[in-house]
Amino acid sequence: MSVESTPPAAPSLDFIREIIAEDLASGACGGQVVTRFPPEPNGYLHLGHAKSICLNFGLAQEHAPHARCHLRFDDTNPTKEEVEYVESIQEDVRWLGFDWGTHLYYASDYFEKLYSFALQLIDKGLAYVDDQSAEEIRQGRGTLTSPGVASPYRDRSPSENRALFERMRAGEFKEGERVLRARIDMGSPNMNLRDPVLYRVLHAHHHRTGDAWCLYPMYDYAHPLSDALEGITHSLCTLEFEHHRPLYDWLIEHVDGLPSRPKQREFARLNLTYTLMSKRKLLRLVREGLVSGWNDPRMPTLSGIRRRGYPAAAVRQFCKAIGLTKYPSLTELNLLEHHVREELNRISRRVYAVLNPVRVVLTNYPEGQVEFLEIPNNPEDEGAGSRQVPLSRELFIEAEDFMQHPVPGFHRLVPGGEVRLKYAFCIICQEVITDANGAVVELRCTYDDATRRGAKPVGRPKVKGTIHWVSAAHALEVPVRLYDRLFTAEEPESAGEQEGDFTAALNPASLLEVSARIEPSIAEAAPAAHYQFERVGYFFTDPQDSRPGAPVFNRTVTLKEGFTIKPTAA
RNA sequence: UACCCCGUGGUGUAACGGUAACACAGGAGAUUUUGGAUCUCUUAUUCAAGGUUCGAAUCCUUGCGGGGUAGCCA
Repeated sequence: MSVESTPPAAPSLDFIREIIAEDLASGACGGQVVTRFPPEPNGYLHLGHAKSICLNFGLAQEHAPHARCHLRFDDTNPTKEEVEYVESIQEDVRWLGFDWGTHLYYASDYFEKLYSFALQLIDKGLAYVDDQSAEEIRQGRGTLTSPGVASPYRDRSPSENRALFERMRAGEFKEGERVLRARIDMGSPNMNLRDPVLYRVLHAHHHRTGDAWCLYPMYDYAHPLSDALEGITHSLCTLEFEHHRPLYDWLIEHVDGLPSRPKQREFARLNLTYTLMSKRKLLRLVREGLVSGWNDPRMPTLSGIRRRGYPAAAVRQFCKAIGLTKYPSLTELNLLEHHVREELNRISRRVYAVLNPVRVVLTNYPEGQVEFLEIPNNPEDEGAGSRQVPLSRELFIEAEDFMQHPVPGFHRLVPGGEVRLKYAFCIICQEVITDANGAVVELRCTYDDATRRGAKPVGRPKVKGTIHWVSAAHALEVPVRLYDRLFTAEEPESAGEQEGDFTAALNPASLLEVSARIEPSIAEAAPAAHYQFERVGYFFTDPQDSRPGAPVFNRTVTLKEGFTIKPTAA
């Protein structure tokens, strides 16, 4: 017996998912959801692509088993594309956690079909070969406020066009001598409809088709037809293609014999504060050596953030959190960092590392004695187990954990004051030794055996601070790279407005290399492992530069900071 | 200044003609062997003006603001 129950609160759908739900309900897409992620292999994928990947592959997962997502390389411009990029793109999509199964395609696979479709348009009088130069075509196109004028070649006969187009394919023309144009409307307020170029001659070697072609289709022509050939139901792209949609539809409408009629929809691209999301500009950072490469941990590329230690799950969560709209938003970096910390807090082993050491001598601790303390690996995760950490008479603590002249609110070590060494005992600073310049070089302290194991003897003032430490004799020295945001400006693209150069906003302190004193258990660290340096931040063993027994650490993100010493205003 | 798209707390989103809510960020407190985490509480929102309606963030008009578009790039 079925009982009428209150309908479960429908999860709110974004506008794309709403459209898909409607299409599914009306049967407009044949009960299937087929999407595609169509990068051009001309660079590395970045966080903006992650948004698109999560959308397209996510949709396929949500509608399984009546759905799939294709990975298609939009390789119609051989002058910019390389196999290096097609390989990195596949690696990045997989890393993000998605799988295209057998559905790997290349627009270049369709060159022959696309060519025959062009012949068809020519025969219908819907396309013509234009002999004008690029400059003449540009002039003829008109401007945003004035209509274009027809090319003198616009009314060539289909047979003449066909013969010319065949000769273009045969290699009889130099680059720029002839193009194929759609015959639409030179007076259209939409520039894309003013007889857009469909094919151009390019005597270039293609990374897949080699020298088989010297005639290459334009994106606007190849994309809708490739979508149709693959049976894509929903072709999702970013807002700047909005004005291309009428052309997309025009081609689907006028080419006969297409197996499906895909629909293009547009959403806003991702913008993030303190970074760039333009392949062209990222390429410039790489080319000019402003970063170490596409996978520099400061880069917003997927290979960069992966090397920095951002977990794929955090990126997926972030993509879910930012939503999907047509509003050209600017998302705060700290939302991404929030998801990174949330994930890392769950999975990271804790470890003690001192980045900026000050020597502490425990004057009442027996010389030569070493003890091992059992310390949990992750208090958030019982199953993570524990480790033995050596403790001895001489230690290092963080220089920032001691203040000779403390400011109000400082809870850590001060002259004559007491602080807890985490998982060890409390110490009192008895003497401060400084060098000739007054810099603190050593703290002579006494420890209190009654405060072991977190004990708080009654009747004593409360110890507010707990700090991390390492045994001086046992600590390892490891290279640590402290990464910070690449740019100092929220919107680096508009920051260098005067000079018109985003490099003006580069953060000079985006990378600081230091040598850290770290507990010896770290010698076993695997490459590509996440750690939390307690009270400092999350760190990742660099997959490229770490060696067995000799890890190199990248700071993924700092811990959220509570107390900060405010610079005292004069 | 032609056409298209978009305007909801500081930021990003939800509310689909019927009580403006969630997350991040900010603030306060509790708790804590990480000034982390966790848990409470809290500050703050419909671009503007008209109109339709019993009722408008939602529909209409105008204005204002933001974004996009004039590659033989994608």
